[in-house]
Amino acid sequence: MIMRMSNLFVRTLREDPADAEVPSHRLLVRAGYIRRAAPGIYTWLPLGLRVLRNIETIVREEMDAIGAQELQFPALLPREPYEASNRWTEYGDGIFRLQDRKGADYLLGPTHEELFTLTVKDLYSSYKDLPVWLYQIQTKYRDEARPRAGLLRGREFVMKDSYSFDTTDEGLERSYAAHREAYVKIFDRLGFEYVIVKATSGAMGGSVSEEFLAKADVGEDTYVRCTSCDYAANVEAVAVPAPEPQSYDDVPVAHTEDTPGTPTIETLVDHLNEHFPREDRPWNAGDTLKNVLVVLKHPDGTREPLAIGIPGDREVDAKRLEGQLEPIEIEPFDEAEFAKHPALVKGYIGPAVLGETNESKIRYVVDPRVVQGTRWVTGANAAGQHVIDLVVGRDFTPDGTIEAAEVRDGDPCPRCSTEGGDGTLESARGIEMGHIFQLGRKYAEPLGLQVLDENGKLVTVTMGSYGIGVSRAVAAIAENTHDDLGLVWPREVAPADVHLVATGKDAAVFDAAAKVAGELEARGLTVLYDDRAKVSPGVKFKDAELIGVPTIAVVGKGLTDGVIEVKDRTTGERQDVAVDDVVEHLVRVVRG
RNA sequence: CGGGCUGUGGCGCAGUUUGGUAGCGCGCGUCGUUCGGGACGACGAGGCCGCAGGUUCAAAUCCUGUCAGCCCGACCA
Repeated sequence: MIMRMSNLFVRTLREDPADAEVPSHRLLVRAGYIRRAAPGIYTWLPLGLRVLRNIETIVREEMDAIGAQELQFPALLPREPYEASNRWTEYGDGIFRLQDRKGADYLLGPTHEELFTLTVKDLYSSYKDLPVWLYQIQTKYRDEARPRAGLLRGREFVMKDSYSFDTTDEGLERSYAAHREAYVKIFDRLGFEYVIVKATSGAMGGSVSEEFLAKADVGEDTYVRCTSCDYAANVEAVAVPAPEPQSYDDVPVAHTEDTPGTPTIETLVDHLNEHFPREDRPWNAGDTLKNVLVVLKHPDGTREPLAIGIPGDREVDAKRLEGQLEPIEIEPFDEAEFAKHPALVKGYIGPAVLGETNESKIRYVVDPRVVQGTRWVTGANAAGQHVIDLVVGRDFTPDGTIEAAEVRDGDPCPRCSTEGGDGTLESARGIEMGHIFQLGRKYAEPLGLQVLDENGKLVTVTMGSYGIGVSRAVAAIAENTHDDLGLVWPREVAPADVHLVATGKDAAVFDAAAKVAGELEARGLTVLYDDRAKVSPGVKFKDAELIGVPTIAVVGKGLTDGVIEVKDRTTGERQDVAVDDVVEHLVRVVRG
């Protein structure tokens, strides 16, 4: 196929669009791949659509290769299935809702677990039919609170979602493993840097879950990896290694002390070092137990307070906290809440009043580091007073533990450290490109997806769910591979195999270029041919670099010497190739 | 939902403080020159200045309201 720049539906922009901040968004608009149609909604221009289709092809090939079957659900969906799974309400403002002329409720599909589940239920009823793996590549709609960064977070986006259906847990694990392998192949072919991390399963429910993150500074996800072993996890999913319970035989009895004017950790530590110096070492923030209050808002609208105890040298990480509690939302504990709970003395809250059986009746959960036998300085529930040598298990017992404290670079690795290793964590940012998880029976149960097993007994099917952000991948790849001059596509996703540029006004040049283009097409390559007359070479070179086809061939002044210049967009290397050899040369370059 | 910024031809912006004929660059059209790193000249097309109301002889500019967009924080592929 040949696309001619003289009539290709594209207009490159010399300047950056004002509303684009991140490189992928800026470049995709500037190079004429996409146009904004509405907030978070984009038009795919011919070049952009080709990249999107190439990615879809890779996804499709690898899904088909493991034996998954493609189907397609409508994007416009009736309310009922989502009512059955409770997501009509749980999804809240996140879904686009509409009504037909009769006033019946519909929605634009944000995700399709319900439809997959119900359709399998509709057609299958025996264990002999399972396992079955189904997928679709489809446009999804979510009314995001804040669309941003072009294609990276849109309200309309293309997603590949697949589901596995098994009768047994072992079957689910096999299905999961097969999808994981397919994903590795897909992301390898897509040609950008990614990392597989342990994840929380979020709103989708289920247990085992991993994310495929594209490495990118503009990413919205933070993940950590170990400096020595291969542990990697989304920060939300990091499980802090809890220390062994400690002996507290030689810890003095807890004693309450006056600590006037110490409502913050910093002022408290200073006061302790001045008035209650330790013999072995100075007090530091990690010796204190900070008690933070939040309000939990359940999906049904009910609210309850929660107290979280963490070492004083750390902050509560709201994302991590929400990750543990989904779909519950977190709200701040404001002055009005304090007024409702007179037992709480702001700045001096301590475990004595916290917990379901104590005065405040507020559930009290602590960081895993706050284990049996550890000693702490913490609030005494009276202004200007703290308790020293308060021991967990002796002086108070929390209602449970929670992963809510921030994870910091240099923290011990949860995997190595349990095996005596000394690995530490370091963090980086990524874009969530794929998410695979073992859903279990979260949807099959309420929707009644059951089959007869070999004993003629009804069993509930167990499901896996596997997503890839296809349109997001366009942006993530652009983000990962661009340079100062423009986009640089990996070969398999590029909108063309060769960008052929004819420079000057000499008819012989255009004739030669047209011939090369025709021969490349005959060899099965896709050629983006810049045949524009009266356009200066500089403009054509700039456009070629901006558009980012990996191989650029220039027919121009070298033609009199019988050569055509072949440039590698990634490395910038250029090489003169004899006109007679150029087609063969380019075919070799493209086919690798 | 909270905070900040911005709405002026297709794109990027000036003009708003101090009301008085709506401007610049890019892009677009025609003609001519140019042709290996975003060429040049001449002529031209293209604008309810986000929207509504108000003040005024007169509003892009002042006042009130409203809508929208972008960015930063809480949600997701």
